[in-house]
Amino acid sequence: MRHPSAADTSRRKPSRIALVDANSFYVSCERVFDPSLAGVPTVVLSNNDGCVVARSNEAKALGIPMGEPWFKLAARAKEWGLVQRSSNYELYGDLSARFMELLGRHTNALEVYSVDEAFLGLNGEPEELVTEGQQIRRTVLRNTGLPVCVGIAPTKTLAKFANRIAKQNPAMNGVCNLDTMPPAHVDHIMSRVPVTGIWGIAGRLGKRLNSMGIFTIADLKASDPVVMRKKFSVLMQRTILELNGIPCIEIELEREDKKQMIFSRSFSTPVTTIAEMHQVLSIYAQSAAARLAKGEQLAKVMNVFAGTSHFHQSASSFPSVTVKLPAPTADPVILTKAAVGALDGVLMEGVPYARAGVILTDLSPAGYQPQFDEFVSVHEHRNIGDLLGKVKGKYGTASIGLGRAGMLAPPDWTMSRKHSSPRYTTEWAELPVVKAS
DNA sequence: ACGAACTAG
DNA sequence: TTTTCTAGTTCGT
Repeated sequence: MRHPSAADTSRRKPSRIALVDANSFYVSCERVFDPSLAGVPTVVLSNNDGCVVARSNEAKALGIPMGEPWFKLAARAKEWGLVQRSSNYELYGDLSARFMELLGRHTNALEVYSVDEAFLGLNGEPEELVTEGQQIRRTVLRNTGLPVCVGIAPTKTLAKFANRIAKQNPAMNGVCNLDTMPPAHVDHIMSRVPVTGIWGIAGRLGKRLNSMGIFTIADLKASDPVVMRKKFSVLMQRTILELNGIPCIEIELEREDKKQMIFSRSFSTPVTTIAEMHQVLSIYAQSAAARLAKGEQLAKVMNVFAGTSHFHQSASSFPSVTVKLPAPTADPVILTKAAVGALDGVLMEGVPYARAGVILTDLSPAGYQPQFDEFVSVHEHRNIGDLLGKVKGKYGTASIGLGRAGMLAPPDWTMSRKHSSPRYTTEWAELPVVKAS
């Protein structure tokens, strides 16, 4: 089932880079299993159904901005025919993995850049690569139901730009290879797109560039990379060189180990008691520990934070404490104890906390400990049981549980998702049902 | 060295 | 009444 071009990329460094990006990824995932959403203005909401994190093209056309809180849209949703879905990250993660697996069949140089996009190293003549881009689109659409666009160019920065062109011009059928476009035409487009439209340039850098008379991508491309390196940084120099077709940013095949791990959530309803905050932090620390273990990493430093809503000035409070752990660890009991202890005496009874989180830093690989494995686990199990009892005694039986064992019923601050689609692909009980008539 | 701000998706 | 999450980098002190 390998595509012929896969053989090409194994020999030498690929000469071209494709950026494959799913269109309105979360909305498209929802549409895969609910075709009635096709053509309907649809948004996907953040945790707690707070604000818009993904918009269909129809929703964008209604002028709905990214990040808009749902409560501002709810009143007009009916007249617009606007439909909302809660975010269903299990579904999106599963479709993402299938999507990436399909892309891997087209290249030996795949960089999974985010949940909905990837860079592929490719070789071939310009028109062949357009054909390959179309094949990628067809394969992904047929096997996952996801619509994607493909941008092809000599550098990552230009591939991103090409993808943008493909997305914005339906006539291109979702594929844009910069090499097949007349250079004057590319320059013309670049002279009309603000410099913040390029990868890595946002508000702050944009303002500084504007003040130097650099307003468009074309302006930046024409600037002197050496001078700009001195005024900004080597990253700016690389961006300029990449805009000129000189590759500076390599495809990263191996995911490097994470340097920090954050587990943070907003509450559906404020948490006002210290006892409940202890319960929150216990659960968050265990989630963090589980993730750490999954990545086979240990943490040396923990930061624990809580915060009130930014939208209520009264009684605003953002406590944050960093503690050094006695030794690098992924042990859920040690991490739970540390998380609860860190904010001990810092949290205030009666303050309406809106969110909390645990940040683990100074991460290191877990490594092996083969020789005394049995002794270590026996010892650790004893320790866990011991501490588990202590924590439960102090904070109640629901305050801690390995797995979900300790939770009798979800507390009322847990995330609310009122409009979630089923976990079609990851729960047997929620498999989609197809009827033939 | 550290926390705040910025960037990206 | 209602406003994401994660991971990285850069900047200011």
